[in-house]
Amino acid sequence: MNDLERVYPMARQIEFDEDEALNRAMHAFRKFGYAGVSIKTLEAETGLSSGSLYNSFGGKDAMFERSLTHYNETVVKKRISRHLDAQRPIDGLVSLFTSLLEEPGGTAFGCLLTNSAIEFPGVKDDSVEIRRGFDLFIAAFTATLVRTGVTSEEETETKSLRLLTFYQGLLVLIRHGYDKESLRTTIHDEISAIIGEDNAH
Amino acid sequence: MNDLERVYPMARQIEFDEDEALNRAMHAFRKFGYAGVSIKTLEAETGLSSGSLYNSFGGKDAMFERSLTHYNETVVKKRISRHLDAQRPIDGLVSLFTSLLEEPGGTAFGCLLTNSAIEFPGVKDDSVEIRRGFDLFIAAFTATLVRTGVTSEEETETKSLRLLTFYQGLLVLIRHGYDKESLRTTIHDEISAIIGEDNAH
DNA sequence: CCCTTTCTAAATCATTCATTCTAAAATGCA
DNA sequence: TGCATTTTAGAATGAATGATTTAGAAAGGG
Repeated sequence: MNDLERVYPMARQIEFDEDEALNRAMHAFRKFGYAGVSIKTLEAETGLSSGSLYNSFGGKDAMFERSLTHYNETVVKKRISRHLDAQRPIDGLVSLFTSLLEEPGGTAFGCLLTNSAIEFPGVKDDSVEIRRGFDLFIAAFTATLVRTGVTSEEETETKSLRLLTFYQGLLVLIRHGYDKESLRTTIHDEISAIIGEDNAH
Repeated sequence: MNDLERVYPMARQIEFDEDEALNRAMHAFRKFGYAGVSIKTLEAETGLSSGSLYNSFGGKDAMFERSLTHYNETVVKKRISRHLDAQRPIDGLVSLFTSLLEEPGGTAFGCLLTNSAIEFPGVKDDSVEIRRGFDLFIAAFTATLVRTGVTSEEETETKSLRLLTFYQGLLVLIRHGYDKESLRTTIHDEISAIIGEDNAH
């Protein structure tokens, strides 16, 4: 039996939780942006050494791409279902939007989609995943608007995009540190306008 | 007469237009962000050498700060007055917002306020100038809403902030490369909703 | 004991950074 | 023309930082 055919025993096993490491890396990218994060930053934020990071993920670019996907799969989807699944449509939308104001490090973290859309303009490789995130919101908004029953199908599309646009604008102003109480009022007004407004044009 | 008292003739004069150089630097910051711009970038974009840049402006930080101010004083104020001064309020708002879709390098340039708010979260030195820019929009929106006569003073404040939020969201989606026709429809809907909606709550 | 994989931390090695400096060119009055 | 001054181009600086690789020790299970 030669070496190529032999089956060797399992070797040393990974000592950390890869998902938790990815989560921490993702938060670093949210806070500092892609360019603002170095391998040294990732070592500090994950508690791992560069060797382990390269071994598990392959490098900075790969970690960023996986962070984007991870953001969509965990943060975005969870936020959407937590707020929009159970409540009445209008309450769900209001709590989804206002919850942005209550994030502890509201200004420090930030939406990885918003921040990346700004940092990587136009059509780049990562744009596909950013777009996927936007589409998750659009789909959720559309479903929620349909549930209200008060909107025509044609208007549902543009209203979803209005909600996404407003949502992205909120994230910009929150990251800047804009006054939260003013934004809270604004959220209520905007959502009632979209849900409750007259449909006849 | 000793050297200290002597008045010497004018020496060599600057060969370039400082305002134009600042303008080009500003565009570089809009495109690439503060971190994405190096002295080498500024040399390339302005056509000047590092020596001239340091001589005229002092350095990268100073150029960025002056770019922010310059952006507010020229780009923002001009945009506001071009669109909102002459036209009927609703038409002015629509043309202000839709003009964002028609910028030639729509995705390449971008709003220096939006981009900087994302790049420098929270309260930093430059935040003051960013905030000044936001306030210019708020003031202009407020004045425009007042001109419509259909809004109560109390609601004018929150409606202006709704407009600013929507405006910032638009800039995020445009920088990402979102479909322009969808956004155009969205703009019309949003503005008619804010201007024309029922005031009774 | 063997082979494999993980881990840490140092090593690599190039690149890039903002800034300073040098020397030549321009300026305009004495 | 000479002189004090400023601008200019671009080389020089020299530290810092970049991502990635690697060497060698540790772990794991047959």
